[in-house]
Amino acid sequence: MPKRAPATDDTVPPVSDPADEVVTAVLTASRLLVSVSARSLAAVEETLTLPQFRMLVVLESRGAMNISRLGEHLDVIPSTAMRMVDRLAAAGMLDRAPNPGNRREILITLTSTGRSTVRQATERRRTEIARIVAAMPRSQRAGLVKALQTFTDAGGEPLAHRNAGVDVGW
Amino acid sequence: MPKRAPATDDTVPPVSDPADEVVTAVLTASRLLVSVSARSLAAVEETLTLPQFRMLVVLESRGAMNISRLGEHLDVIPSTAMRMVDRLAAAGMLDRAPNPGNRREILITLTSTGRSTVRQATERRRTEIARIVAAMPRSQRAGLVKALQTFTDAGGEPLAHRNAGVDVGW
DNA sequence: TGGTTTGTATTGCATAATGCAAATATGCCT
DNA sequence: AGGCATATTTGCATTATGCAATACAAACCA
Repeated sequence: MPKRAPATDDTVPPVSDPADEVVTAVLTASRLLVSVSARSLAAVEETLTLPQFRMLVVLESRGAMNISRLGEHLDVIPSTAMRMVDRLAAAGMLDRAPNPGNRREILITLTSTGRSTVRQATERRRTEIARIVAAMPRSQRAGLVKALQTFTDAGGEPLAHRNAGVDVGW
Repeated sequence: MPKRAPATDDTVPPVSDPADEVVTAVLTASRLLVSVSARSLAAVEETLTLPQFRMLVVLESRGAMNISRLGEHLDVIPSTAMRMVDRLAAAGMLDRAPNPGNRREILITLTSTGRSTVRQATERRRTEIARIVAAMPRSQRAGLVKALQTFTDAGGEPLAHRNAGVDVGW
C-alpha cells in the first residue's frame, strides 16, 4: 500500500516552461540510468531483493545504527525495517548487537559478507557507467560533468527539504 | 573505485578509466532523478503502488495488449501481471476485453480514469524537472541537453541488447 | 484429420515488502 | 513516583513476485 500523504504541494511556483526539450533530455537520461542501475544490481543480486540491497548500502555508507534510524534512511517504518533485518541477518549479511550505552536499542552492523556484496554491486555499476562514458566522444565528457553538476546543484535545494536523509540506494 | 588489475574481471572490457569524476557526476545526478521521480509519483499516487503505476504507463504509451505482453514490458511473469490486472481492474483503472481475433488471449485496456492518472503523474514529473532546470543558469541549459543526449546515445546500444523492450516507467 | 506442440490465462503455494496498531521495555523529566 | 517519549517486536492485512500445474485454444505435422 501507499505511504503517507506527501504534502500536497500548493506552494509550487509556476514554472516558466524552460524548453520541454531540456525536460525530455533529462527524462530520457533518467531512464537509461535507472535501467543501468537495475542491471548492475541484478548481476550481483541473485539472492538479494532491491530493498535488501538498499539496506546494505545504507549501512555501508553510514555505519551501524539502530532499526528505527535504518528505517528512516530507507523511508519505511520500523516494523518493516525490523523484518528486513530479520531476513538479512538470517542470510548472514548483517548482525544485531545490543547497544552498550542504551539498552532499548540494538545496533545493526554489516558483516564482511554484506560489505563485500555492496562493494561488488557498486563496482559493477560504476563500471557500467564508465563504459557508457567511454563510448562518448572525449570532447563531450567535460561538458557532461559540468552540466550534471549544475543540474544536481540546482536540484539539491528542494531535495534537502522534501526528501531529507532518504537514501535512494540506486 | 577505479579498475586497475582486471585479473579477476574477464567479462568486462577494459575501460580506459575515463575519470572517476564523470562516473561520480552521473551517479549523483542519478540519485536526484530517481528521487524526483519518486516524489512526483507519490504526489499523485496516493492509492497506487509503483508497480501498478508502471503498468498503467505501459498501457498508456503502448496501447492495449494481452497479459503476457504486458508482463514482458514490466519484466514480470504472467501470473504476476495477471494479479496486478485483477487489482487495477477492481480499482477501475483498466478493463479486460476478450480478443475477437484470438480466443485464448484477452486485451487489457486503460479506462479514462487510468489514463488521466498517468497523465497527471507524468505532468507532475515534468514540472518538477522543469523547476530544477529553471534553477540552473540559463547559459548551462543548452550544455545539459547536449551532454545528456550524447550520454543517452552512448548508452543506447547496450540497452537495446540487454534490456530490450523493458519499460522502466520512471 | 487427428495427435503433438506451443501459447495464454488462471490458480495454488510460498516468500518478501509494507503499513498500522498494539504490547512491552527503556530512558528521561518533573 | 508518574508520565511521556522512544525502540523493538509481533499480529494482521494487502501487494508484488516467482514457480508449478491446469485448462483451453491455436498451430503444426504426419
